Amino acid sequence: MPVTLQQIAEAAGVSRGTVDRALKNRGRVKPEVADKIKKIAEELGYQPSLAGRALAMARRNVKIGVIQQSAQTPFMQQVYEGILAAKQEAESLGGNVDVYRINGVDAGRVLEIMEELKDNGVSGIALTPSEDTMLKKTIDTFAGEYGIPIVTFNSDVEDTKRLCFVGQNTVQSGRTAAGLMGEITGGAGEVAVISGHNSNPALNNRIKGFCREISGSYPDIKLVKTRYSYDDDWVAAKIVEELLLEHPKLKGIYITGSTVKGICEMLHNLGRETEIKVIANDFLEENKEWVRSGALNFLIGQDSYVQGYEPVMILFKLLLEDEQPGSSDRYTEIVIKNKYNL
Amino acid sequence: MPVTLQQIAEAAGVSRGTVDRALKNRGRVKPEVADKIKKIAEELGYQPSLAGRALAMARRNVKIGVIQQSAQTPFMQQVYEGILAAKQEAESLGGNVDVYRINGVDAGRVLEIMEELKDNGVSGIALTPSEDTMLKKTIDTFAGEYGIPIVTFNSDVEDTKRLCFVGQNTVQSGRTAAGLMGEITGGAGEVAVISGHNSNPALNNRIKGFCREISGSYPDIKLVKTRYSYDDDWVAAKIVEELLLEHPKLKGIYITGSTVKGICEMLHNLGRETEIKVIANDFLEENKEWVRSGALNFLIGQDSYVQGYEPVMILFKLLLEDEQPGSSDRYTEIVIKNKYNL
DNA sequence: CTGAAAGCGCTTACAG
DNA sequence: CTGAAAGCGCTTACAG
Repeated sequence: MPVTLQQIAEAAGVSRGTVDRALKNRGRVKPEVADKIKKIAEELGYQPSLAGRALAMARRNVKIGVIQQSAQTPFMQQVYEGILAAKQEAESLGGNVDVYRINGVDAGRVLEIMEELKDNGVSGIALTPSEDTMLKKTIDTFAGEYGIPIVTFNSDVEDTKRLCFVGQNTVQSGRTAAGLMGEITGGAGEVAVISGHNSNPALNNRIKGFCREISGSYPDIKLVKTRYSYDDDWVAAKIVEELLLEHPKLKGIYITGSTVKGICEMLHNLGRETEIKVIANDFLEENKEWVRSGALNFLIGQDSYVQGYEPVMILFKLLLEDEQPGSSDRYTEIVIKNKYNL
Repeated sequence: MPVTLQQIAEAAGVSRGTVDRALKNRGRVKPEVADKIKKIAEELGYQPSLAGRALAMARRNVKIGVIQQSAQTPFMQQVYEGILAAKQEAESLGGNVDVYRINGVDAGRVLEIMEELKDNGVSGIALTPSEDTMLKKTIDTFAGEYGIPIVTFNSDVEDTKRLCFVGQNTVQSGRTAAGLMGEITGGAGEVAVISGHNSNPALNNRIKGFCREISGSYPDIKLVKTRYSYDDDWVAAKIVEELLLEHPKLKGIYITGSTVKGICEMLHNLGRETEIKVIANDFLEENKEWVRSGALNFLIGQDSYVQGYEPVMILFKLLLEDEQPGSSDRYTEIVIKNKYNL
């Protein structure tokens, strides 16, 4: 039988309102009384009831805004599932979650939505930022002056007052790939990295983590110069063709981003798919298919669901229970999948 | 603004009680009225409020019992964390969770606790079963005659009326290990399996999955006869010593259960730890240390937290929301960890 | 077959 | 500085 506020009130000989004020340090309680109440709550092992609190707070109508960029990509679609689950949970607990999805990257639109949310009295915002000076400034204004906490997810934005970030530690993801590549190539031979855009910070971090770890831990592996597909499957296929001409004994390829298809198809056409070890990122249906078929040896993933779910729940708990997130970085699990645990 | 029962009642021109009865099919509502109400609820997109329901149900005081065997093991300690989190969540939503932990395996004690729980009016029980005829029968009696749903976790018990099982697909775990072993040995050479007790079904399933997959997918790998350490580190070390005498070119070892320490230490002493690939199970602190040191190449894990958290929440949701678990088997994620994503 | 009412545990004006 | 009261959304006897 959990202890209730009422029981504490009776034990302390005061009213529930007073107990509430004392426990929440809201002031307007004589210090001695407050101390006594706190002691009693402690002794009784008081755990506030989420249900009671949520119901009472429903009147305040805590509103949370979510802004997701690049929403059209399959990966962001998975993140969206997590957002929806959190929306559902928060709303069944009396909250209110409004989700805005933007196709492609559009900092201007993000700013517009932020203003709109503010005008509607939003209490907190979760968003996928993009590198943009104005956006950074606005995040600071919201988090600072307006007192509207901001949580970034999927990508982070440095040096701002955002409350916390939920997403992958991309450098570590690259290192994990390096560890796998080192093992499955027997720690020797030529290995190539094929990336997307050379201006994508996340991909560059993966490259960094991968290359550093290979150089450090597998000195007998020779890293071939990194190529960029600019997210074009045709370009990626072309790169593979050239790569194998220049390095006929190539033993492995690490794909930091998309164009898995272009690469795997070309390897298949050249009849090299089983012998060349390939590691890629993200658990998209298409990628999983390549793992099942054997063209891809491993897939490394970020927990997309968590990237959508957590930011909303962090804000909701903060707003409802005043529970601060533990740390300002919430790195999602780096998941390794092969054919058997997909 | 989520829709409430009240709004539906107003729209339908009836009282909240009637709406409730109609939506829950509790009967005692004129069919036409019930249909109308359901239609309105559908149109308005009614989502019941967890907070409201939980609070109202608090009066009924839904009690859930959890019985955990082998509670002294480090793995079960991790499972216990999950149980505690679920207990906390369910209780803050008005439930009541009583946890009983048993050191070692003791079906008799489980039976005693089950009776005790029943006498205390428990509404559902989560337990780690053991192979025992009486226990099986009792599970059926509870689930059938008494109408007390039973969820098994960590291990399952075949052919009973338990509602569902939460735990690892051990065969699949063995296959995942095989996929890794195949890759890191280059798909050729001698590989050994060292297991714990030869009567442990979970370990035997891992062996089965491992051996089948190796035979099927890596024909050039020669599987050496499986040895049993009976969970004794000294015995395990001895096994390694003999194994390397008989098979000096051994390329890999798959450890299905405990005795990681005995095996890794012996490999270290013999100076073979870097060259022989070793894959083991479970993310115990000790095991992680062996991965970091490089003696273990991979660790395969069951999601221990989920094994504790899910059974309680499945019962709680069933009791609170009448939400049936999706399937009768809830296999936890098979997780692969190397040095970098530990 | 249907409705009015009490109550779950909490928060929040409001009155004193 | 403190208390009494209303109300959040739901369920559940109870009365009709």
